[in-house]
Amino acid sequence: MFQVLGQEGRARRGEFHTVHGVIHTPVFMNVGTAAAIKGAVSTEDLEGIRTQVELSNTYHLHVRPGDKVIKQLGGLHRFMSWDRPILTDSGGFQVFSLAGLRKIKEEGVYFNSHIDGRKIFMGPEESMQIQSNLASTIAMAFDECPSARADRTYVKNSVERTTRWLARCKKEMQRLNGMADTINQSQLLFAINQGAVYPDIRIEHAKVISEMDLDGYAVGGLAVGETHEEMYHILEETIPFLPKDKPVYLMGVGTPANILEGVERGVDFFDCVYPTRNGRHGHLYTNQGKINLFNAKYETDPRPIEEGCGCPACRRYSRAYIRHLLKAKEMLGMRLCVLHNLYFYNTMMEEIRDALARGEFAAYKRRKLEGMLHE
RNA sequence: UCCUCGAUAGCUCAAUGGUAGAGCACGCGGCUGUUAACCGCGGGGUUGUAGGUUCGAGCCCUACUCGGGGAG
Repeated sequence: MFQVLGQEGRARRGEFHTVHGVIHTPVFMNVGTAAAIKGAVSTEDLEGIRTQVELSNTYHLHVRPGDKVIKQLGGLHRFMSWDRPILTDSGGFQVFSLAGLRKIKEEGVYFNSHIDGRKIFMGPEESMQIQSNLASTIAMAFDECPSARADRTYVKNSVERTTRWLARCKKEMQRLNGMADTINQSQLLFAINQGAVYPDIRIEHAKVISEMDLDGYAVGGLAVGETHEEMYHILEETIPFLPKDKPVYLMGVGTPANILEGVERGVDFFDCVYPTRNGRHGHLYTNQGKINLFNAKYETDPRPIEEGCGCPACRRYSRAYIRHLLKAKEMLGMRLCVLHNLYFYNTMMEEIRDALARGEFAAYKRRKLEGMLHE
């Protein structure tokens, strides 16, 4: 159940109640594709940096270790020892990102495993079955994510197929939630809006899926090659046609600036690999913009990554030390950087919620963006 | 003392007598529902020294210097 607590323009603050606890929105979900936040980050660490939701991936966990293994171990929550909400992506994005290793048909998608090349079939029913076995809090509908440069005809056909897939997803999820041996019989299902950069296709699709009554609505297929302006425009055009009483999730986005712009346009959920991947690559988020700790100018810098930051890296360690760890390929270096970046994102979302509660989001956003000039 | 192998980028090494390269290191950049601790770009050289042969030498010849291995 989603409760909107307050609005400022289209930006809104809310609570999403699930069997694994309340999610305070706007929220940034921390990406742990293979049931782990890359960079040696434990679920205990996540509790320490106030992560609300962890995101994992249907396709990756199906390939390894196998969703049946995870079901046997009591589901993803028990398997990875995390009792707060988990959202599983459906494998739809892999249809896009593993291009070359797959073939799309009406019944579903044929993949070649990126691990061992073995042939895998995944359609709407398979994706729901796998996610039901994983027993995540929120399952995502199985969709196709067309390229931002795909032509209009392709996108239109693709979106229509995604709608048909959504109906199959919903039906299968209802069946699975009613089965006695299902671990999470309250598993939620989010729909995914597609349509590349064509507002009319986006709007038409938003209207159709809104009538299908899902637990939440995602906007997918953005930040895949189009400009930021195109992405913001699509959000402005599309979100008004999604149900007001359901959470809106902008998939795979993004930079701190993208998130601020998204919140302003009515987005409640975000996720992105940036804080984790950039952390592993030594790129750190600060309120003064992004810094690259590999740069020589930090070799003797005694300051923390960010002055006044309460994260596990900044509380004890200098830029110079963490740079050394990164250069020496010591695992601790990546770990500290990932923790800092996730803490930065989680903290920014708290600040956004606080600002919304005070009705000062617009001012907060302006201040934050001015600070991060070099992001 | 003799024999032998070697000496090329910061390091480890490539280069039928015909425009000296790679990996690592160093410097910088990119990454948006993770095939990504990844990918890309860049600066770097009197080829140990001195001669010789040749149209042309990192490469062939001579001497020397330094280093590895062996013999005595």
